[in-house]
Amino acid sequence: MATEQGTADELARTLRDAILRLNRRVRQTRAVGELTFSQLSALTSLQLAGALTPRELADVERVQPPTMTKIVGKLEERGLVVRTPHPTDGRQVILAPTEQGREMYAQFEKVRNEWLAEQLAGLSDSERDVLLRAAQIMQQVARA
Amino acid sequence: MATEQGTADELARTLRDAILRLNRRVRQTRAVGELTFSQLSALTSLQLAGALTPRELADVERVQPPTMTKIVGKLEERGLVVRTPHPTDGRQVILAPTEQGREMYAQFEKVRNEWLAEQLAGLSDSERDVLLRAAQIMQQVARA
DNA sequence: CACGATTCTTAGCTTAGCTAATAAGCTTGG
DNA sequence: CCAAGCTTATTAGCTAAGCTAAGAATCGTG
Repeated sequence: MATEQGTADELARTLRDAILRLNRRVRQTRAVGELTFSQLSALTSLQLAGALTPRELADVERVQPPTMTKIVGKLEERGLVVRTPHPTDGRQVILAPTEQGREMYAQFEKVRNEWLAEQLAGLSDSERDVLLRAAQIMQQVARA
Repeated sequence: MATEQGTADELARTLRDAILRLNRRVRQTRAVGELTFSQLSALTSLQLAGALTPRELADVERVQPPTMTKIVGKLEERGLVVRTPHPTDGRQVILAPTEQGREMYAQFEKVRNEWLAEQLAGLSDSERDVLLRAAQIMQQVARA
């Protein structure tokens, strides 16, 4: 429909701009030594799932397998994740957070969240509600 | 307030996740030869403003000056932007889109928008409304 | 059991972003 | 009026994120 398409076009522009800028802004809040955005996201997914293969994790994170190899490599270097052989399938590998990974996760995640949470705390209830609903819609769109 | 802080924390997590994934997803829609996300955004800002110095453009884009030097370099290579000396201040440079830049902008922008616009067109009016309002709030937060 | 498919990794590339350092030009205080 | 200090832009050099192509190992199946 012409109207809906027009609105959708406009909205797409605005939304792209908004997520580009907010992404940049949030990334800037990372202190040296902290986990990056992508590393933290991968670790989060592993925490939630308990354990995943690289392929599964790549799918969840919407990234190609070689990209995930790199990200997991960084996490492994820091002792936050372990690779163990798959019990029956020799090709596969099981990725799981270590005890240290679980511990560090909580604190890193908190620090990483701080700046944005502060900004959001300064908004009104209804603004936060809009953001929450929008976030859910965006996650759903990203899955498509 | 405890409640607001709690909600803000939760929301911050969800929102970070949503923009990370949507950003990745949208970036994936780029065909080879097209302008990147960042290049397109810089070109857009130049179009809107007419002309800007690198410093001004970097500020608008929320990026450090050397980063902008690179992005503008790519645009200049492709003949989409010109650098001209500042009339009175010898240190500064004026960046402006070329005629070709203005022409290509429209078409690239359209293509780049397509995938997301399609997804958004499939949503309901009220969902689009939520996203629009959220985008405005996010832009405002990103400015902080 | 050989061949095709799957899984993971390696290699090699581009882009995005940063800080530190440089070069040039501007501005101002003595 | 000029030296000292600020501002602007760029360069150099780094890390990280992402991709594709290609490899090695393993699995499953005809």
